[in-house]
Amino acid sequence: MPLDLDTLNAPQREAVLTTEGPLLVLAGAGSGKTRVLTFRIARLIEQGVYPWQVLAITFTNKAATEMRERLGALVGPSARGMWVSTFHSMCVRILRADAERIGFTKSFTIYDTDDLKRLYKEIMAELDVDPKRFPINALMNRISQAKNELVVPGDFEKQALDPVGKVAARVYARLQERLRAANAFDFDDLLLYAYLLLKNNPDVLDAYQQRFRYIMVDEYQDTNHAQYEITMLLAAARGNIMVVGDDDQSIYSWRGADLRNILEFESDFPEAHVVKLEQNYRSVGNILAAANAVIANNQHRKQKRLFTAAEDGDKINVYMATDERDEGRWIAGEIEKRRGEGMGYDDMAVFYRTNAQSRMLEDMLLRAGVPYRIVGGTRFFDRAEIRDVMAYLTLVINPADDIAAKRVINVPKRGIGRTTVERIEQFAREMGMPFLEASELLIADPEVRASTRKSVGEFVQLIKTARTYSGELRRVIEMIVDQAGLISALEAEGTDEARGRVENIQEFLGVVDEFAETHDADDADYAAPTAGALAGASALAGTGAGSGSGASALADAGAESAGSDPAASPDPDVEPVRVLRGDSLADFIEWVRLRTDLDTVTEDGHAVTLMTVHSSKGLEFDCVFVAGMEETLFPHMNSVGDAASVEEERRLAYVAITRARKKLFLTCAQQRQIFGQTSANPTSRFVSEIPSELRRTSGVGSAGFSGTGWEKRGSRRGIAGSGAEAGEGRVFGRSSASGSAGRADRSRAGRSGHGSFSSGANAAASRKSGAAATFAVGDAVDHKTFGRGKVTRVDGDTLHVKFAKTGQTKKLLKDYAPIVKIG
DNA sequence: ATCAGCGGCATTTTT
DNA sequence: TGCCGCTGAT
Repeated sequence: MPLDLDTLNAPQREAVLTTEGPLLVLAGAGSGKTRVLTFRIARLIEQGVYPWQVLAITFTNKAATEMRERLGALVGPSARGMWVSTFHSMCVRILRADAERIGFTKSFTIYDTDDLKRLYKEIMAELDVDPKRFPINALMNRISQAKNELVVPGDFEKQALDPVGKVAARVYARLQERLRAANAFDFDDLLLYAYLLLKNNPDVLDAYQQRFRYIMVDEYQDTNHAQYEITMLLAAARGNIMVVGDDDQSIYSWRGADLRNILEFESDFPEAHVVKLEQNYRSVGNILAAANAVIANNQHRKQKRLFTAAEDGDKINVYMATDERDEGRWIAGEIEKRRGEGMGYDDMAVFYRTNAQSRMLEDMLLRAGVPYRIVGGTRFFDRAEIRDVMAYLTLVINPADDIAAKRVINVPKRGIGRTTVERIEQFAREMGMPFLEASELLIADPEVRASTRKSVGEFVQLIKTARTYSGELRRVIEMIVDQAGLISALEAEGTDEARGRVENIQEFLGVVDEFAETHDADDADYAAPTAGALAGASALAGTGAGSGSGASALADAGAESAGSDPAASPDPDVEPVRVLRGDSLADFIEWVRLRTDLDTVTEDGHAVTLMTVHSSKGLEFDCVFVAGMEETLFPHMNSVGDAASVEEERRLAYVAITRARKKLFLTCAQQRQIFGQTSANPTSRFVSEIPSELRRTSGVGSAGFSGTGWEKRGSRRGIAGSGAEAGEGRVFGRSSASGSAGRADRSRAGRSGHGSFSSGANAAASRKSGAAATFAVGDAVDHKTFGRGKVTRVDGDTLHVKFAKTGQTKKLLKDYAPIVKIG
């Protein structure tokens, strides 16, 4: 299938055709950058470049998967063997290939934030660091920052002279020792050590430099220093480096992303070619104009102005709610209206600045019967039961992983208490051996109670036996879970919560299947050639390789031998090694570790998507609601006062606005509860920054306001028009029945096990009941806490419901109780 | 070994 | 206001 470059606009085409040398593509929101990237890669392949010579780096697994799919559609199976991955998974591969060079083994594991925190706690206890004076989060941030800046413990110690810095230096040094002993990396280490590996092993670096003839980095504005240096190393020999990004969409500086990387690309590469993609194909005119107007208030940015050929479309709709309850209810109502106009639920999304805001929105959508799904929040893989399973699996692969061992040695309860664990810990420290190994030796310690020794023995044996399992991955994992007794222990509990956890574990087994299916031989990825393998290849191709710019001998040899059928077979010179195998437990663990729920945002189910603005990056919807457009919330209070932070908040607002294709709704509440305190805040500056002729305001304080139901309370209070006035909020009495009933069971609902992983949609939410729910005697209802019941009597707004489980009849207010009509 | 109760805490989170 | 983690009592 020949590429049709005529479907691209001029700058897009220019970016696709500029394959040699450094290239900076400034791609505005919705300007078709993914299209450019895929076309460019496809063209390279068409020109005879081997897939394995192409390296494309994205920031999310989701983006990587998407790109791989689009490439597959464009060039077919020849995309195979290409490295399209995130920085982190690329680094895992690089480390996996040569782990021994830096004193790790290939079976290393990856610590996530939770594991890491446990490790920090242990270290701080060990070093006698007072967590009151030196908060763990502060230390973690500081050290993470150092790693992202490629500062190793020795250097850190020299430059950290403040009190916190000095403590951090000690913790950092010990942390790296402990991680090494556990044969583990944290997320930052993946970058740091990959960098060090490449930097200190010229032969390894050379192999990659020769291999990756063309390198592309997406979302370049979000790279941190470590990623920058790794990119520079890899690109140094060939010089064919393309970076794509948009400084206006940089929203992760607080995580170490360094905007300078993209702003200074041209000084890094004076000969760089620069292409600006400024035509937006996503949003209607008014939305784009609003976005342009808002972002124009930032001082530090590359000048650019997006334009569109699309019609103006509707005005931006701004709604001023009385409080967050009103806000949620109004959004629910508008969603139903759009629905009535024929728009699908999955074409709509609700964004918010902070996760805490999702509660009320959820509540209101649930009551209105609007199906929704939440992205982010508590991640599936972060659930305790899933982490337990993962810890067992990890331990089987990496017995040195002490955090995993300690996590599950007494899960399920085996009667191994703190005393025993501490004893083992101490023993392990004295002997300088892993916790699991020390556990095994404890069995012979006569000073320990026999029953305890027996329990420990069983635990150790369990892991040992599991190491011998082989066969189908799912069976292996089922065996481990079964032998560990995780499910049977939960079943014995007999509570709803325990049942939910069992469901989650079963769901997890479904994830195993998903992994196995998506990683069979056909989709195999090819590993990096190690220095050794490449040495052979270089020899074959002659020694001209590595001489800087342009095509090298190796690359030419590859291109030639590819001839008429470039991608039919893997390159003869480079031995392909499968990296992620669908039947490998180690590969499965790695896959899970580098995965987030974001990757699981499936298109399934007709549900409105709820997420933070951060999570929304890269997505688009016909209709977007942004809730909580108030000062102190958006921009967040921690950001006001610092110009740079406010600019980042503004970029965040820009991202939110530019997600919308056709309709954009911004809502703010005149007062809202934050941390239990009612407070009133002015409308967000970002709303005012949208020219007034582009927006239409409704709600409290607008002429057109006509509320119904309890929303009228807002107008009755006569606060109309005070939307722009900040000040001390007043606490209004609210019928206590409503306030607490809705809240008390929220927490339970969250982990009731309803939340199915694959759909992500709340089970209750997928049940439909009319937006303005009315109840009649005899209706079947489902209560979040009490379960199913039947309406026995209706007194105005009060329902009498008899619940099946308890047999009790409860009086509930129809507008406030967390109930949904069934059927 | 376990759990209730209390105090401190609380943006955003691609990996 | 609600959650989490630690503490101290059983």
